[in-house]
Amino acid sequence: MTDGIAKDRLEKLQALRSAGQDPFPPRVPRGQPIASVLSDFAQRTGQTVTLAGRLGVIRDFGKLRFAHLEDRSGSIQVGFQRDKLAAFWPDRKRIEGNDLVSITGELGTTQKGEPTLWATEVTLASKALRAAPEKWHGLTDTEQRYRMRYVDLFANAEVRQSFAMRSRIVREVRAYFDSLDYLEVETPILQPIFGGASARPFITHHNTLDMQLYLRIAPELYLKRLLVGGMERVYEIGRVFRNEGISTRHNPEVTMLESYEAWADYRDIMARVEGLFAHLCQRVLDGKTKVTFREKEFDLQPPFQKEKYLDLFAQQNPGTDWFDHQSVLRRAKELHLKTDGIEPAKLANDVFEATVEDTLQGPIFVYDYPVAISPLAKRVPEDPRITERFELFVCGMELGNAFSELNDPIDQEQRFLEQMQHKDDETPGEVDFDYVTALEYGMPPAGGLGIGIDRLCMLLSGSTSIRDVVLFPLLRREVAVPVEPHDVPVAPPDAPK
RNA sequence: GGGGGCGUAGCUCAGCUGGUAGAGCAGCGGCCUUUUAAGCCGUAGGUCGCAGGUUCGAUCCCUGCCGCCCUCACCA
Repeated sequence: MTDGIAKDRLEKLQALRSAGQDPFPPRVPRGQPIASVLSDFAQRTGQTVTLAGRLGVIRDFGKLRFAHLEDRSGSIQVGFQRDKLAAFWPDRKRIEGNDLVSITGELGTTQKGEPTLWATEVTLASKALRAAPEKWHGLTDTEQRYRMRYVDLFANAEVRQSFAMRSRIVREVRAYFDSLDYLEVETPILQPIFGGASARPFITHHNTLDMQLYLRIAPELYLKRLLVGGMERVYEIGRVFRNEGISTRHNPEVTMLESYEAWADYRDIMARVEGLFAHLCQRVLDGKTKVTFREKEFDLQPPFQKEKYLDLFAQQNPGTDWFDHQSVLRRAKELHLKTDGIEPAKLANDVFEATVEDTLQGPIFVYDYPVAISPLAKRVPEDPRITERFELFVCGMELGNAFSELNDPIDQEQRFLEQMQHKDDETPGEVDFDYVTALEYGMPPAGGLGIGIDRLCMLLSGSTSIRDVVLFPLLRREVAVPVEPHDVPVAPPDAPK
């Protein structure tokens, strides 16, 4: 806060105070959204209105000044004329670009027809002590944009747009499940046993209980307890935390949708997913079904393509048997995959991911996954090695995962115990026996679904990086720079004590 | 963690073969009542990410470190 611009602005702030004006008044005339006067501007010419927002660069003509005023709905030109602002005119330079203001005036046009609010009353709403980024390029430095998202947002309208879209997506996901009579619920984020997915957790501690807790990696096991409890249709949209690497598709905390529906199976859930995408295209993309993502076009119009996991595996790895460890090992080495200490099923799936995932342009449902990599899914009746599970892929990116939920407590317990045999740091430290107990009370057959909301937002908004759909992505801490305190009185000199 | 790229004024960026830095915008002073990336005249503003090294001399070359981006690995 030591640069020259800040000094100039601080001086203006003090000058305002000395003149008895509050640079941060508790309230100002608020008026109406700017868009509301622009939509039928022709009819409004001559009307007096009040608009409030952030001032852009001021174009100064001496006795006439122009600037744009921007609020959440849009922006409009404001004209300041000395003739109409006699009282304000001497103070005009204390209000400058980037300040927040409320302006009352008459709607009209310029000689070139630009809709303009000709100011008759100007009220400073909040003094900006820092200048806005350059008007033409905005803030482009990626690091600055993430660290100072507040600047990114007001400087770059398209960033506001894309987060507005994220908000609409979440709202419409809710609307979709609400319309199907699902209940939205909230389950614990702090969990004594982490489960429901395969990921390394964040570990924390509760002081009073002196108990180690994990930030959840998935809400799954709690939501299915609700099925046992008779809630039949539930969903949760909430944060999950995975202590993994950070990349364009991975943030340590992401927003997950999980839904569970009793008396449904994975075929029904496929239809739900297709219905959800149709709904989102309708309500978020205004009926458009085509999106551009990573320079390719994808049509989200259901029905989606459907292929069996093992068929895709066989196509890309002819001669390799997913269930034969020796043949998988051979193929994995051919692909230069890490094979040491990798459990056979995991390795076979690594081969799948290495050879198949990039080919999945989609939208495509990959279905019938091996049981060894699907510990919570129900087996298909014809083959105990396979489960009723599918994943949704678009552009090689996994968007969702769903299955007919395993409700056989004995099978579930055995699979948990099996997991304990070849435990890694992504496996829970202990079996969630309470979950098994819940199943023993009887869980209806059900279909469950998980969709990564962040990736869904990436797809629908065409964002290449997850950081462009997360308001405050995690970054390393900056080296702390001691801040010099403002040496400025906070009240005018003659204020009562 | 590997590979590649980047870091220069508040913002966006130049800066040649090594000779201690420049523009536009923003700021400040001035002119201008119809501009809209306004214009014109003047002016101020720098730990060239940080720390070493080489050199008579480093924004530039070398090493290490910090941060960001891309990519690979990792990652339901």
